[in-house]
Amino acid sequence: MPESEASRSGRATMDDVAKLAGVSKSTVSRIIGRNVGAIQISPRTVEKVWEAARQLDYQPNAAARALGRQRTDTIAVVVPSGSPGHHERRFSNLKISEALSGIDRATSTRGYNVILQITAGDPFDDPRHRQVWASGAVDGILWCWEPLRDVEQLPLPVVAVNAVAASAGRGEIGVVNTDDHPGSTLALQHLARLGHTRVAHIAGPADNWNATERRRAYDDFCAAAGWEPVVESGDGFEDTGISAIGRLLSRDDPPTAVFVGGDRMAIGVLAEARSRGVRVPDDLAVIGADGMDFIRFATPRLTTVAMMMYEAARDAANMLMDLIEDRTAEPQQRFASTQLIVLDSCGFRRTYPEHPEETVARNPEELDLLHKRAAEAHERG
Amino acid sequence: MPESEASRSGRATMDDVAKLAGVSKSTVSRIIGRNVGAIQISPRTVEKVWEAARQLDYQPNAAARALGRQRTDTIAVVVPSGSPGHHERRFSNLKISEALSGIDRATSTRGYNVILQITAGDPFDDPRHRQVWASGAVDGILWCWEPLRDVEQLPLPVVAVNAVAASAGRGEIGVVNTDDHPGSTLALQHLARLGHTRVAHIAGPADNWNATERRRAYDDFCAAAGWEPVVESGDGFEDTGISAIGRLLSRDDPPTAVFVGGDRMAIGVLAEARSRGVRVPDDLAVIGADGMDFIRFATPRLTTVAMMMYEAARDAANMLMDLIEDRTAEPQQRFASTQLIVLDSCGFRRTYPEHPEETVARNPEELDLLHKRAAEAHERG
DNA sequence: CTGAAAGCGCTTACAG
DNA sequence: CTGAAAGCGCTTACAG
Repeated sequence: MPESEASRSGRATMDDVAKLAGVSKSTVSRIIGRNVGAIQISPRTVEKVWEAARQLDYQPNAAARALGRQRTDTIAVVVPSGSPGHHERRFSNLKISEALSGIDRATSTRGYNVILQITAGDPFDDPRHRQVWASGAVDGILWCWEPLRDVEQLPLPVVAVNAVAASAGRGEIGVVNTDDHPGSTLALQHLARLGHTRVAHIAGPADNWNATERRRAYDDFCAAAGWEPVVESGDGFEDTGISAIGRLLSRDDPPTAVFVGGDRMAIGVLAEARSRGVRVPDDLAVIGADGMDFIRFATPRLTTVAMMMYEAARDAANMLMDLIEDRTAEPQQRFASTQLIVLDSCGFRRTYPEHPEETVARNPEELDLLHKRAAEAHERG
Repeated sequence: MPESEASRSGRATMDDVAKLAGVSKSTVSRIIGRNVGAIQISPRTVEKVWEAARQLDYQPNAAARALGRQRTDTIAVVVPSGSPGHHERRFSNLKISEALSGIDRATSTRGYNVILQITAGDPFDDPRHRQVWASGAVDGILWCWEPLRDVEQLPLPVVAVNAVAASAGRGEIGVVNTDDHPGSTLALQHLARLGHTRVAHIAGPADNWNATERRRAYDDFCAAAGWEPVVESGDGFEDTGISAIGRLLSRDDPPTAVFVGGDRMAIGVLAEARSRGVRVPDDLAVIGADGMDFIRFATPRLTTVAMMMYEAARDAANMLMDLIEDRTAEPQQRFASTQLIVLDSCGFRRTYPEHPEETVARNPEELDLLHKRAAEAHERG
């Protein structure tokens, strides 16, 4: 073994590998780093170099590589932290875990690392985040849930996930949003199929992409179906679900069903209905939106429109890496799919008790099929 | 402005700043980078340099800085991904979000970045993770939930959070675990106070630190209180909670209370009790462990021992940064606190209806006080 | 208090 | 197919 093997840091360097293999640093770089000019190298040399690298347990230094290539194979992922109050220590949006899994799936497949940037408030207000973006520490930014302000000024490719609609498509940035409008329509069709005509809506915060799309779908559906729109507003959390359903149930003509623009508010609705002696789904059908894990822990289990954040985030990450690797690629605007998860809070299974435990419908056709099959089974049984 | 301002990457470099300020690169480095020898610099020079940096919107290059300092101010955070089956797309342990928040709190305060490494299975099996550890891309590793195998061989400081007990304290690594034993004892004392003597336990997986500590606490408490220990086992998820409570309720002498070693299993217990017509808390008191967000969405709201993962993870991150900044510092073994969250599934509030909505007890003294005050209020009312 | 110079460990035109 | 050399943009002893 060459004497210089263990350099100051205790780890082998590319020079050590070159000496042991009897070749130049350039050659080692071409082989190990899969770098420029690596196409034509004699098999013998390749062999020798890998053998030397193995012997020395060589690992290329990330900083030196980044400095030489002007690339880090790392992206920044900006996600919101918890909201104020007693939630401050948790992610406010439980779908973030799902998004992170999707991002990890995409990045780990393509050999990228992820720097996690959790932000309370405006990400631009955090000098440390700006430093990461401007220091060359990352090759691109995945911008999750945050409003899009100024992102297009950044000297890096940016792709946004579930960003506020108003700003989408302004600059040269990609956007992947969940498709809440058609998803919500599916939910409303489900209620219509079950015979409801007095359906209210509890809307989430107006500055949120998902919430506004859900409300828009409700308004559109009412107009098309000839329903009278009845909307109460909430902030996305349990308490406002409780107060909103309270107001709805106190009306002279209380709704027979409610489409709640968020699963956490729907949990509040279930609790308040229970404490008022209103039976769900018998007296009131409740359908949520989000697709949080805990819908299956609610009583009754909550039927909901699930946003496929895993897919959305995975696709967004892939788009970002495409932009990084090919600067001529066009940023795109895409939508991730949604699906209706049919559980117990709308009475579908009461009508069709033979139906399997949990079923999903991803589009009007599947919903159609679902209701047809259930009806057939009902007649047979 | 100097002609070289916009170097190839379009961004100002340290050289540009030096020229504009009329000083040497060394000086700029000492001032901007807060580097060696920065103590004695004339105020005028400092002023000039910052002004030039501001004018050029200068941001030091991260890779170059890392290469020069042999430090990245970045840590790797290793967390488990979802388990197999339909949970594969989510973090299996919802406490991970809480841990990430705690880590972010500590690292962002001290100017560190976080590289997120989500792993399915053994982190050592992922060559990309090993590469991050060995390439100098990070200064240390925060090892969350994973078994500790081989971590001490890594050439970096490592701190583990809620790692399996067996391996803890072997090498030169720090460990911060949640203090499940005393926490669980608190839960059992709560049940004892409420008059229960036939208390069963549903244990989580034996290869999990939290689960084994909870079971140990149960065994110890039974021995001390003279209770007959009755243990059923589960895997931590809802289904096994359902089957375990089924077996317990089918006994000739069914328990009047059950300490469930995990909130998700406890949800299964609540569901199964309901479907069997067993009223909670009247016929059966149920107490969970973990402190998941969704305990407040359950019916009845689940009383539980919450593990303070935010604190645990924050402390662990701080310990790791201490080790990085002072290689002579000793890795330590610490515990993060737990607290009993008293909600509705044990009947405490049925006995003492005047009591506030949600209360916590962090230690035996507080639990004592809780019960005493509740009793007094009860007598007065 | 400040500067010139070597060094960190790679990558990549440019020759050959 | 391979090597010598310049360059990436910082940091830091070493002089002065």
